[in-house]
Amino acid sequence: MGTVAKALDLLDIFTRARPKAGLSEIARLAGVNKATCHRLLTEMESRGLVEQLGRTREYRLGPAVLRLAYLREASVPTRDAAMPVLQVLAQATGETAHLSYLVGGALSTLAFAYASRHGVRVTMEDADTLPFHATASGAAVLAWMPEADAERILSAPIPHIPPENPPEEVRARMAHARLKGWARTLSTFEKDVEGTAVPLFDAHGACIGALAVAAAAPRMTPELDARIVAELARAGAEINALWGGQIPPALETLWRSVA
Amino acid sequence: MGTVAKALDLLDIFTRARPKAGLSEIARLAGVNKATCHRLLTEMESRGLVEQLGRTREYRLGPAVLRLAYLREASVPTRDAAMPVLQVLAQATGETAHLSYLVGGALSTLAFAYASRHGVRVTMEDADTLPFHATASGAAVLAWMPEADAERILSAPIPHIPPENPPEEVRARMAHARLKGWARTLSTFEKDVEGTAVPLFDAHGACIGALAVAAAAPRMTPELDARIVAELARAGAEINALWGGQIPPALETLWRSVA
DNA sequence: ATTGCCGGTTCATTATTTGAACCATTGGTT
DNA sequence: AACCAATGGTTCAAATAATGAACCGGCAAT
Repeated sequence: MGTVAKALDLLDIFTRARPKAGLSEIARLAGVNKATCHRLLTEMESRGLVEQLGRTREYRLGPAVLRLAYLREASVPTRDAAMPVLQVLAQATGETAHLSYLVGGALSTLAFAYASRHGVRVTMEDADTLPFHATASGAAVLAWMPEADAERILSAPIPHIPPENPPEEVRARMAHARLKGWARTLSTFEKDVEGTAVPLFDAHGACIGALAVAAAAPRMTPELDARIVAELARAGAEINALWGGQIPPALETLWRSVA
Repeated sequence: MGTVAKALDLLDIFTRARPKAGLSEIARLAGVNKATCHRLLTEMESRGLVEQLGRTREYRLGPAVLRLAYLREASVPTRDAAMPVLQVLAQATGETAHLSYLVGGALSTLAFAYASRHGVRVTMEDADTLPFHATASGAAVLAWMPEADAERILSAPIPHIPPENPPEEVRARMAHARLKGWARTLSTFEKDVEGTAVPLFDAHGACIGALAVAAAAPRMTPELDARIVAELARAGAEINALWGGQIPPALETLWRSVA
């Protein structure tokens, strides 16, 4: 692995739960020598990708990421384009809508929207990257990505092995997703949360993310369930259209049958 | 200069006007060997910082920058916090409000807002990084940053030397900004545009950006001019408060006197 | 067929990265 | 006040990765 990749990996240390970290902490978490870590961080700091806090000398993400995201959205309006659809989806289902994106082999949150209808809602704030094996989004993406890639992800060693999500269960979800056109989980990532997801694609038909609805299981009914699936199929098609994504023909017919 | 910095410099190739570029083009523009450029790009691509288009093999900014910006805004809500203030500023003045941020020695656009009042407005879309020597924002930032840093920027060789903005003129603007608390330009960056700007600071009192109003010169009046200065001082103080910025005492008294 | 440019690759040379050991400083404990 | 265990940061010989001229095959225009 090159030096640049190693430096960029340091950025993965920063999460919602840990927005800033000290030098030693970062080095430890990333498994890098402290001197190396320091050099890489100062080098990224010189370009504004991270910044150092004067008082505690901790590091956090820098202002350059805003500039880059701004440019990216200007040329490829991914988030801004999908946001209205996401909000409509949340309102139409009365539940939490969630959009995730495949970046560097991980599924990371791009945006989410809440419905105003219920006081009890599934909050997504803590999830910045989603585990493939415990979410409907993960299953949807795994099901529609190249078999080899999915296999590699499934067989990769997972830090925290979830006893309630054995590999055969994940594979069953993938099979379901391929058959139905949408993926489903119940109380896997969070207790009492029913997740439903559809895959999203790029212009070449490669799966690049997922659109999901996270619903409170206690208020689930067959009618709401059907509604969620239908709205997801509709919103999924819409976002794919906005992004210029190419939906596999097989999937498109599946979506048409539920919408 | 280290390898990481060199790789990150490649990202500066991408602008609003040039959102994507081919390998040779990037190497040429960045002054890097093509082989080196290719290696750096593929390494950044592996982490999603850039992505390659399948058809033309061109490169553009990748989805990872969205994730990073999302995290940054979650922990340091710079843009989201300032946005409402910016919109109020635009409405109150009837002109275009503009927020820029100092990142890696350059002044880059963070956000802008238009007033709905006039059909003729100053559009900022094309400006992604502002030249220090030709903008009010640049003068404001130069005037309130450490003297040594400002000197280094002023004496740096500028690619396109602007004949209408000689160094002595820029220095005069800086002196004005220090004296008054706000900077002013007229028809320097754009014809018939009057720019007015105030500096913004971080928690340690270091200047990190500028808030500006770009007004159409033809409709300028002494009243509107005074109003812009007053609104800028107010909005500047507000954004500094939201960001936890420390305004130099001398500047604070200046702002109070115009508000 | 020729030319010129493109994206991408090769590999001997070279320069950079690496990391154990080292400071200096800080904050808590005895 | 002495001690300890952290912290952030630095050093420098050894190891490794970056470098770039030259190259390849493909493509489009001439």
